[in-house]
Amino acid sequence: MTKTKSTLTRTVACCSAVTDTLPDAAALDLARRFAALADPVRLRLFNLVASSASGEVCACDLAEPVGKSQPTISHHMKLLYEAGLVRREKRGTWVWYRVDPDGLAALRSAVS
Amino acid sequence: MTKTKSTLTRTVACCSAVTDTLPDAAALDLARRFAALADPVRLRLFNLVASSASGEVCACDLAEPVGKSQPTISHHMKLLYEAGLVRREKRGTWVWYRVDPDGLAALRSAVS
DNA sequence: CAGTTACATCGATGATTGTCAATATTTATG
DNA sequence: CATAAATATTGACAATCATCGATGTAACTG
Repeated sequence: MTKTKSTLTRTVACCSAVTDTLPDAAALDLARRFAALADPVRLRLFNLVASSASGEVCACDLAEPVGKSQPTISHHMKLLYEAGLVRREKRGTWVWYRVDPDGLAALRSAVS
Repeated sequence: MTKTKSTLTRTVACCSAVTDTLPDAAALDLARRFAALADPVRLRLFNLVASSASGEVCACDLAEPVGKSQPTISHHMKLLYEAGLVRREKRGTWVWYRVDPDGLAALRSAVS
């Protein structure tokens, strides 16, 4: 669409047709998932969960490797959880995290 | 690692071993790539470029579909470019964008 | 019940970000 | 060189975010 040159010396449009897939709501939803991994601390936290041999990690083991305070870790894990990237399970006083395969799949399909 | 219960009634550690791959520098780098897609407007812009039939899109065609001002588009495209997700080529007065396959591959491998 | 431990929430603060109007820069055209 | 068009940069502002100390809450222990 858009600007064809007004003179006849240039009939070429500057642009090919622009198809707009990705409705606004979908963009917002996807953006929130990407935003969950758009912070180095959260990326490392997610990596800790994802690369755990047992498939799960206790929240009590997350603060030390990333060097942040407990409230900060709690905040970041909440974002990862709300983005659908991790699942949480409370066992006694502890909270265990594991990767949410559906959330990861959503990201994977977005970059394919 | 970490807190075994001090009494002997509970010898179970709260946590399995936590392996910390993903060095800080790599986390920062990857986070910047994710951040590039962590905004709904940029996500739609990238989608416009990625789903173009000809493989490239003129900057002049980006403002209208996403409904933002020209400086805003320019700013977002710069971020996508600096994140290594799109390539740019200036032809005359126009700037053409196409997907940078390497940047996309980096993201793809991060979620696999 | 009193004490302790793990995690969540609150409130505050400094930093980053998305946005646009105004202006500068680059390129082409007479 | 003067003008016009496309894009980039600047400056400002409101909004969001990452962080932490302090405090709240839930679950276990004796």
